[in-house]
Amino acid sequence: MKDATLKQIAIQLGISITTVSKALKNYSDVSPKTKKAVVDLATELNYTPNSFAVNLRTKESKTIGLIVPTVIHNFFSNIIEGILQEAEKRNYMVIILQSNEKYELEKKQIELLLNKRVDGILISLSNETGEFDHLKAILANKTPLVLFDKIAKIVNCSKVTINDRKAAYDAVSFLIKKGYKKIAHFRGSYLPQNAIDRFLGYKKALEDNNIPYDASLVYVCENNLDFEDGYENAKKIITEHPEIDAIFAVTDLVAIGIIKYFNEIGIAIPQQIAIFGFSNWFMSSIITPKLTTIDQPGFEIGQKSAELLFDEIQSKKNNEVVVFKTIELNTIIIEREST
Amino acid sequence: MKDATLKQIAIQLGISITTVSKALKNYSDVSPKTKKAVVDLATELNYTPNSFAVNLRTKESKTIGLIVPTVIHNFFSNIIEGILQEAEKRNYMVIILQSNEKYELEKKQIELLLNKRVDGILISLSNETGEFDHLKAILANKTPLVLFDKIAKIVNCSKVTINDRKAAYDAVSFLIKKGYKKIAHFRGSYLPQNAIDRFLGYKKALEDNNIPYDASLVYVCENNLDFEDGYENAKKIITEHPEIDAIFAVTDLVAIGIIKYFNEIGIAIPQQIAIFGFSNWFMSSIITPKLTTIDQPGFEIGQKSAELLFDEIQSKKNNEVVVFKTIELNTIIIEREST
DNA sequence: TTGTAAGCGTTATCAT
DNA sequence: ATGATAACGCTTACAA
Repeated sequence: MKDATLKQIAIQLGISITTVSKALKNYSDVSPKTKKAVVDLATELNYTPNSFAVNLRTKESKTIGLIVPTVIHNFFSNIIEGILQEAEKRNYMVIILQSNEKYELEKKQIELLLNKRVDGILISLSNETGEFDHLKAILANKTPLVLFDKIAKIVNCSKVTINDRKAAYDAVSFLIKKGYKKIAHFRGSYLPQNAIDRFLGYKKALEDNNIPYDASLVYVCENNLDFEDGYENAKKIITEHPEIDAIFAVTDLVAIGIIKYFNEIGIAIPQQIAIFGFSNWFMSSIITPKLTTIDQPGFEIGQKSAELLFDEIQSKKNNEVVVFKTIELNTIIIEREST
Repeated sequence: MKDATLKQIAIQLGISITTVSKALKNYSDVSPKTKKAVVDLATELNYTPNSFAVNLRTKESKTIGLIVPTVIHNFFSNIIEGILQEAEKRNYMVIILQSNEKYELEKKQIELLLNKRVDGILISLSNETGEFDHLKAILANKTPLVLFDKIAKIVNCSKVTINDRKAAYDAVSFLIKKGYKKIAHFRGSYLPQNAIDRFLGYKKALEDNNIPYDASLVYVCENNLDFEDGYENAKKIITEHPEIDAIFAVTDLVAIGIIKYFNEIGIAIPQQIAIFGFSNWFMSSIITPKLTTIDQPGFEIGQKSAELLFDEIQSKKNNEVVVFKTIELNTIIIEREST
């Protein structure tokens, strides 16, 4: 048996399609009797509206698109969960795409989503992304857009982030207050903005505490902020700068690489060198020693981003003016054993 | 400016909609001249077919649905990546839903996906799922379905799994060969099948090696196979059965909980007690000591599942008979420091 | 080679 | 309270 349609119901009941449609949508101008008949038959036939037809008529897909650099990282998984939860509440579905940190892919995926006519798009930019015409295309297309985590300040849309600069500033200030004086930084490369902001926060904290900034204590992680990055750079810094007493890592993964190496060669953490991470991955609470880090509220970022997007979708539908908002979520220091 | 349509192009060029449609789809019966004119204008107007209309006509959504218990676990993230990769290749999009290990949610989400008329569905069942009528509804609806990882043997569709029983058997045999004799097992609860299979593999390996099975050495993890499960059960077993010399854990997370506790109280791994995990999470390679485990090929599971699903979608389209396949992927032992 | 017309399943307007 | 009709944008027999 094929899917039931309004037409079928109408024919079987000897009434018009219009009436059937109205009855099912609880319009006031349908007699209780026919309404009941329609509803009964509909449930009997297991009728569900053909979403393709509904989409075509209403020009809505009840679907949003989400592009993330990678789904594997704990942080993004948390974000995804936040987004899915909000979508679920509103009976929206989420199409997820992974840009693999590639600008070209990101661009192509945006096109696909626009062709698919999703009702809105959520993106955390790839590390490669330095041009934003593809984002402007979304805006030009009047499709609501919210950027989160890795954003482009220049693009005129709603955004959800943390204050990376302040968080880094807090982290380094924390180390200084604890008495560490020679603080190195393992930073991310020159895109995305986050890495820069964290670096700037590091630098500012030093300056504000009258510790001269020493560029040779800053190591760049080139491998995608990997475990390896931390491990290799730790190896390097320990011969080049044995005098350091703390390292602020751009990411927990990097920090864990450092810890791993120091554990192997018997450097005591934090007695000889303290380690400070960033993100509060699950893993950071179970490594030995447990990692002090910045809690980056992934789930909440996802939630808020989705909320903003759905608000915007709603406003657009109501022909209201859309005001773009930028939400900056708070981060807190999770002090554990490594500092 | 609104979206360009075939009609617009037709009007502007003074030709029929049909011809425009054909021209854009490279039909043979359109003169090169008009074809060129159409294509030129289409690109100029930035024409893209309205997918809603195409969906309605072709009854295809070029979208598949994916339901996983959780996206946060490394294993599922890998699977998702495998699926997304295959979908990308075929220009398909993937709607991802999370059942949160709840049967009711899983059921509801299936309904949503069917209403959305996705072209196919991929599911890894929730731990709660013990009834399968909702899956049969998918089949009844003639929507291609592939189950992976946590499957229902009873349901008549394609499946992708590993052989949990054999993998566990191999793990425990490996421990026995290494000379361990008092081997405990921290098992999952009574659903899903995986936990049972791993337990059965454990038991069989003991029996085949003439080690009497001792039910009191089997601890059940109730907390969702969490880190906590390992930690707490480790605490228990060490007072109840100090004589054990190895533990086979149902999951890396559980194993890591055990390691954590033993590290804290100073039990040497593997000298006093060996630990064997399951899944080869990223984390297991960086914990100290590094965890010996079973590599469960998540990415490949995702890939294969998607392949099977797309094959089935294709067959259905061509009105070919669909043959259900069951793929069992190989697992290997990753020997590290904990055994 | 080009065009006409029907239809996919809804929704919305306007009569009756 | 009910229905006829058009429209959403596309595909596809079938004519011309």
